Amino acid sequence: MKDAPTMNLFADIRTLVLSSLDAMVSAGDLPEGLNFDAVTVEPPRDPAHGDMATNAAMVLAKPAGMKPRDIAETLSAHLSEDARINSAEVAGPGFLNLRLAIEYWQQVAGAVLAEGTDFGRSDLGQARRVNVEYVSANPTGPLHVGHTRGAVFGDALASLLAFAGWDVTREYYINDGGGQVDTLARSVYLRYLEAHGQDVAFPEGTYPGDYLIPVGAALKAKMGDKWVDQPEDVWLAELRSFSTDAMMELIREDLAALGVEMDVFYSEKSLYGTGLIEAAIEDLRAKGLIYRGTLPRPKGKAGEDWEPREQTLFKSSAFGDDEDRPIMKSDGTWAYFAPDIAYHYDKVQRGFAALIDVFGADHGGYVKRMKAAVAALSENQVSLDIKLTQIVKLFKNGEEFKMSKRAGTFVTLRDVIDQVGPDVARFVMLTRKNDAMLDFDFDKVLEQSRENPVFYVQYAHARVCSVLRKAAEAGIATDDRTLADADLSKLDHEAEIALLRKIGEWPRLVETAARANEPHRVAFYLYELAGEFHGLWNRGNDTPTLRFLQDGDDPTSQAKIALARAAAIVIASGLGILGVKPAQEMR
RNA sequence: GGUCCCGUAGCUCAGCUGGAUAGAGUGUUCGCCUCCGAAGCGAAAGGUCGCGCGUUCGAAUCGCGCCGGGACCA
Repeated sequence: MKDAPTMNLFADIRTLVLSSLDAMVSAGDLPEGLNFDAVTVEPPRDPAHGDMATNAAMVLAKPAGMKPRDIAETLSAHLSEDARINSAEVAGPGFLNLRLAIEYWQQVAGAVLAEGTDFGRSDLGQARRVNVEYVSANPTGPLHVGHTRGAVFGDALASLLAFAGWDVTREYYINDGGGQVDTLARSVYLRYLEAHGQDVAFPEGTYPGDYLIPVGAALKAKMGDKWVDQPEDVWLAELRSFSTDAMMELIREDLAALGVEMDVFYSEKSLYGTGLIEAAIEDLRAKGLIYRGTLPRPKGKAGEDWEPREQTLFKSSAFGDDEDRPIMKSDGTWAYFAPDIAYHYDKVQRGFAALIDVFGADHGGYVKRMKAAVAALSENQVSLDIKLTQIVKLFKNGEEFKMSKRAGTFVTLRDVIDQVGPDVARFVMLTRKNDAMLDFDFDKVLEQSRENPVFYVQYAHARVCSVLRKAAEAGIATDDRTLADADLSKLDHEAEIALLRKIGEWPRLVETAARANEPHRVAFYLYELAGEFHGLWNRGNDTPTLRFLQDGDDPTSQAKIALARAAAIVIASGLGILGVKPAQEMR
């Protein structure tokens, strides 16, 4: 039991349950040919029920044609033979409640210290390649708060998947092919004229933001007065790429300030003129999914200006979309959907086993057609999961802060980071499920109280650091290798076991969070783990023997420090996935 | 009008892809610092999981239909 460090305690015990079931089949206590896939081993909701529970008897009762209790009792007898199992009691409708030997929990601390922040790493992804596309904001201005959430979510998801054994590519799709880039170029041109001393006005349909002033100045520095008072066809094409380059530089800086680093920036513009769009459409055409046709009249409203029109359509309805989608405009140019198809075609061609797109909730309408496109292009071989991030509501001084582009009151990613720092911004963005609205209160996120999960988790880590500092002052060796060899059998109080149990959940949590593509679960887990740690810490007030430092008893101190250190390692590991630096001390 | 998301304690939210008596924080009510690790801790009260059918050993979770809130499309 002591040697091989356990990667996942629950998977470990599940393996034991399965081998016991096999033994029952061999002994004739169960019929042959049963499927054990539905058998689970989980932490019970109520700790009074024991350490773990299995549903084996219940899910097998029907296919085996036996009573749950009969299966459970035989299984219990088998399991009890294992040294790790202290007791296996039948309960409720047929649960088998397992109590594990205390040594089994104690060795968790040793495993964490031996593996460090690799504890909990999983091979769930089996080194398969996954592409996570996120942010992908239009290159027309700085990132705002909404992008911040998408950036943090996508980045944490990517890290989580990497921790769970996937080979991850972080990717940003630059929408530099559409009309908004013309608008950007014209807006920059106005700033360029302004830099030459002209009075300029920003008409409807241009971007009046201040952030283009330096771009106009840079253009002046580069071009001099060559383009002043020249017609659009002289400068537009060149200014398009000049402007998007400038914006992407701005966006990269914003992302860097948040701690987000992309592997690939993929340009929409690069799809044109290379035949990739044509190739993607041809791929679909070869599958019989492109046709000339007329869409039905939109239901409900008596279409006022609607008239039937023949166009080139992708048969996305064959893959779950509500209706087929046009891929060409009436003037023969590609509809916006075509480059999107080509981009995902390219991702499929690049050999990813799984694709994930992180969009803002306002793009919810594209989900079905994109899934249809990937299903068609990859013949259902490549999965596409689309995660939508809901809007962020900002609060300041207790009042909602409404953003408006026209009023010039939109809050940028920079504003957020300047005020609360990247660590707080990142953690708070993950304190809600991605598809739930998020309230971001500038005052509350900086509060130092239990209400603020960022602080609460950081504080737990800082407390451990404080213990280590004090131990060092007292001359106790506290390096991880020494602690790993501490006599962990001294950790025998139920409050200490409770913390070990929570630490032991980490590998399982990583897998379930990765399976669901839900990094917020990491944040919630860390809050619970911190709570368990603070609880033990505070027990030290009333019960001095529960304090981490025991005067004059170094072996016991080391065992307790090992426990604290194990908690800190898992916290640091989890924060690392979220992209947050653990605090050494609170000030 | 259609599509997607949300509806769980007074409030803000979790709920581990179907499990046992549905959980945290906050708020409310009690208790805890002359000394020790109180930016905190313990305990209590608080729920028809929006409503109704259905699926099965078992539903907050899955399916269908309503009601209410939001986003997008038209």
